[in-house]
Amino acid sequence: MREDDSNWFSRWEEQLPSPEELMPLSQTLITPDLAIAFDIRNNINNNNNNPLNNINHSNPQQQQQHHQNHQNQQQQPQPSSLPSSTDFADSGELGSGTAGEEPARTLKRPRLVWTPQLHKRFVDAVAHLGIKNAVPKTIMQLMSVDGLTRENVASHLQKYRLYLKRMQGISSGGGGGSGGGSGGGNDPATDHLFASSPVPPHFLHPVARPNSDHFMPFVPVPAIHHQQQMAAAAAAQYNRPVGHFGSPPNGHFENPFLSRQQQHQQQQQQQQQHQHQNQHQQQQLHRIGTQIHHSPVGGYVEDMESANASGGRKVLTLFPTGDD
DNA sequence: ACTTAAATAT
DNA sequence: GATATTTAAG
Repeated sequence: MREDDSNWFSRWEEQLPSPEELMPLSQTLITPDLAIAFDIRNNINNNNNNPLNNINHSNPQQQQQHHQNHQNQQQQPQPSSLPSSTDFADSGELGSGTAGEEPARTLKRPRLVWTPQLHKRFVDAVAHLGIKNAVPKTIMQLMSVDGLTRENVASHLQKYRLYLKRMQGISSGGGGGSGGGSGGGNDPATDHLFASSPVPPHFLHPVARPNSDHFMPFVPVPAIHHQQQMAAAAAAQYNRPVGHFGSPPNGHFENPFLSRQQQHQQQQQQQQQHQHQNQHQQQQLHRIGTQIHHSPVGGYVEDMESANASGGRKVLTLFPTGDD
């Protein structure tokens, strides 16, 4: 026994497989399917299919495209060219994935881009809820934007609070103190998005009266009934990225972001109890504008697409999954 | 489930 | 390099 031990110990190396026999490190030990199923990605930033709703993918089609030139309509508004609704037509493969792989079951959703419209809705939601109740979950629900997650909202809320804080500081000025701040003045430069929609007054100064501030024009957008068309269309193909941002800080764009339409009204909402001021609710779909930002230059475009089709994980538009 | 902080992508 | 968004941690 002892002999053996010393022997194998001295020769242990001989039994090792040769480098050629080893599986390359670069090769994944996980099959693509598994990877997909478990949401494992080799590269965190590429390959995102557009599984869900309306979010864009950053660079889904080809990794080689380092310079993603906007193929079809870019930021340049071309009235005569294409209506925003018909644009998703020519791109060959839709977001089904990288090179036609498995359906996106559980994929990481593409980065959400907060467009002015989206932010607007966000602000409205917060305004209606009141800062007190304005927590990610409720905000998200109120926004009713398909594809929007709680974390998306939470994250944005965080930033927004910071923004408000800064605003307060400079606006009020007095007080106390903390002067610090980066430079006086609210240079929208850093707050492009936030500047795009007016900050409700009561945001800055806490109102003494708790619930009398919810009288703003918020349109819940109950829903539409004909989104089947769009869903189908989207299902067929969706992908229109891009845009840029540097647009006028004050300019309000009317953009389509999709708000989720619940056909069966709200069954889970609890905060909408007092929301009886529905004016004329237009039956228009709002789509979340999500685009990828590649181009450093300004200009932004929003695209519309929906993805509650196959592969999408959440389809609330047509088929209430009951999760919300 | 909310907030805050760090990581990462753009 | 800075910023926007995501991911992790308290």
